[in-house]
Amino acid sequence: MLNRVILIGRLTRDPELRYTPAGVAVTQFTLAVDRPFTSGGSKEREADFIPVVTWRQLAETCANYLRKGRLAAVEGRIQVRNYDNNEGKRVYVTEVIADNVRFLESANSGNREEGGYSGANAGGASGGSYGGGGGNRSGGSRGQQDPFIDDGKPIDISDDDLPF
Amino acid sequence: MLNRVILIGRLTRDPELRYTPAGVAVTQFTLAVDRPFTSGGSKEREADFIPVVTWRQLAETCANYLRKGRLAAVEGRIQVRNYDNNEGKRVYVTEVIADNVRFLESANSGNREEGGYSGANAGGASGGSYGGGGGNRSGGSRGQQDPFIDDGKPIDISDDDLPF
Amino acid sequence: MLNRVILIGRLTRDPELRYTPAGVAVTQFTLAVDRPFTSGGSKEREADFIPVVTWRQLAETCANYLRKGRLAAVEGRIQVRNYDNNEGKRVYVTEVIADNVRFLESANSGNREEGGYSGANAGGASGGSYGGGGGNRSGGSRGQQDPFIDDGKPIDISDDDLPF
Amino acid sequence: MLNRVILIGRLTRDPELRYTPAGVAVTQFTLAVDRPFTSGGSKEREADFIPVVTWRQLAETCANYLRKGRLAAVEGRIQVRNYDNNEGKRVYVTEVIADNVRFLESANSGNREEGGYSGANAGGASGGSYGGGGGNRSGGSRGQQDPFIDDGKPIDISDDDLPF
DNA sequence: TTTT
DNA sequence: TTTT
Repeated sequence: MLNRVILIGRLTRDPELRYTPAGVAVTQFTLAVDRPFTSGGSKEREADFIPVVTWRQLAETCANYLRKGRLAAVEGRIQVRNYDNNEGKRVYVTEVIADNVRFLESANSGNREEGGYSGANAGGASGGSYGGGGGNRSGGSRGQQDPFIDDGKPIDISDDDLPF
Repeated sequence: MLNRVILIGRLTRDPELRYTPAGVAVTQFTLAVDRPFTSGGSKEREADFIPVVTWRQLAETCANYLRKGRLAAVEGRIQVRNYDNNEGKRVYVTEVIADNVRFLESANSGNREEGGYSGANAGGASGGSYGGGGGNRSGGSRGQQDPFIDDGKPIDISDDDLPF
Repeated sequence: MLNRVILIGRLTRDPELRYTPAGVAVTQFTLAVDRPFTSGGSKEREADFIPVVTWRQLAETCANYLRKGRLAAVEGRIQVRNYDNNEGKRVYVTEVIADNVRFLESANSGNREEGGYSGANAGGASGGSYGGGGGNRSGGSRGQQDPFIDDGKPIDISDDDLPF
Repeated sequence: MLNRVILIGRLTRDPELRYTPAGVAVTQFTLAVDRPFTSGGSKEREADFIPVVTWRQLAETCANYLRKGRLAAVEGRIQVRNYDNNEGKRVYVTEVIADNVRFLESANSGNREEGGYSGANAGGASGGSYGGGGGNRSGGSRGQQDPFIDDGKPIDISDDDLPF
């Protein structure tokens, strides 16, 4: 195995910080990563929108310092999880689990004296995975929702699913 | 923008080679990439299954030399495309568009004199994109299928969608 | 083979643009890449200084847009070349041959409306190598200098050494 | 800062395991990484020889399982250290500090049932640095040797130089 | 010889 | 000083 991703792009929205029932911080955001050029000329779809997930301390830091529109570098690994939606259909979700995020613009962006370049690291964790894989986690029989779809309730993730 | 992925894993099946209406070769396969350790002990889901797409010459080479179970290294970029399924719902598909594939085992694997390590490169192309983004491509009104779902017909991809 | 490097850091000086005898552009600069933390507390040496080389169009673009202190992302491969110095001793030089450079700050840095994020690509070339390997190239008998040491003369690189 | 390297290549010799005075394991080896093609035809120099350093548990594992000629994937970061040689001249050494090594061939290579693909990870450490940088460390006045030049004695590295 |  |  080897699974390494490096992205530079801009956040499409403010990051979303949530907590697992056991209090583990999880932050999600989406990076818009411009494509090389799109040659042809068809102006549509010139970026990839890539969902990023961070855990624990890194999640807190990202929630504190990243905002919509900011430029960030992300290092991590691709993870594919799946869940059964409410029609009983299996849905696959691909995300980048980040263990290193660099903030390439400061809050008062453009003011170079005041920063413009800082970063945060997953302290020794080489990324995270939050289970997925239906059976083991969903004791019940109902179709399972994506635990990350925001319904106002805390995330439905057992702490056994956090492999760190 | 910067979007770089490197994976090492094994093919879950033989690669599938197809052609666009204009005769451009496209090969798809899925890599099973083992996760670091899965610590806890829960034996389930210890790999990520990551779809890979290659184009043109690299597609032909992959179709010729890769087989189910083989170990390969893949270098490329993440691409997220989407299409509307036949219920009119937008479906997102994440794939790695490879521009460099290394075959880490030869056909008669284990026989080191006869190979065991060869590779193929996208000759100058930095990956490929095959459109997606429903509306512009599908003149019609019917819900659009994933062009890669194999229905026996050639792939429904306009050559204008190939950005190289 | 697989050889991939991604760096983010600041230029320690303005980039240096030169030309081979045949007129191929080569630009060099050094990136100061801060290390993770340097834990202990010993304040000294908290960055790696990594030499970067770009060729052709990318070389021109880097020379035009990069300046001392600017933040840049570099993608490329490690290359080790060697030459015999004037005492007849072999010297090894390790550089990153870049095929993709992103400018993470615009000229009037911090003013996001005016830029702040642009990039340049090696058009199809996967980097370059400029020979090295003293003896074979230098017909003469004198100890050979590093062709990149600036002596006011054009670079001593045969065009046969440019593998693209 | 961001500093990431991924290499696949073959060991040019058996790895060398040594210990710092405080008993920290360090293993070094060189990877021969074949270059893309060398187009022109000039057969000389078709690989880069890249020094790799691993620390602690990963060092032990590499020393145990890697051998000359084996294929390995290495993930880490570039580090540039320097020391003053015995003529008082500063020498720069560039190495890849690995935090992840994958063994792409088993001992009895080619026999897939018996392995062929295993790996090892730096447990939470994001690489290591072993100081260098003369002055601060060497209280004395004599020109300082590269601590890795094998002279039969244990490595001359203070444990304060290990940032983990 | 180094950048913020 | 280099590997297949």
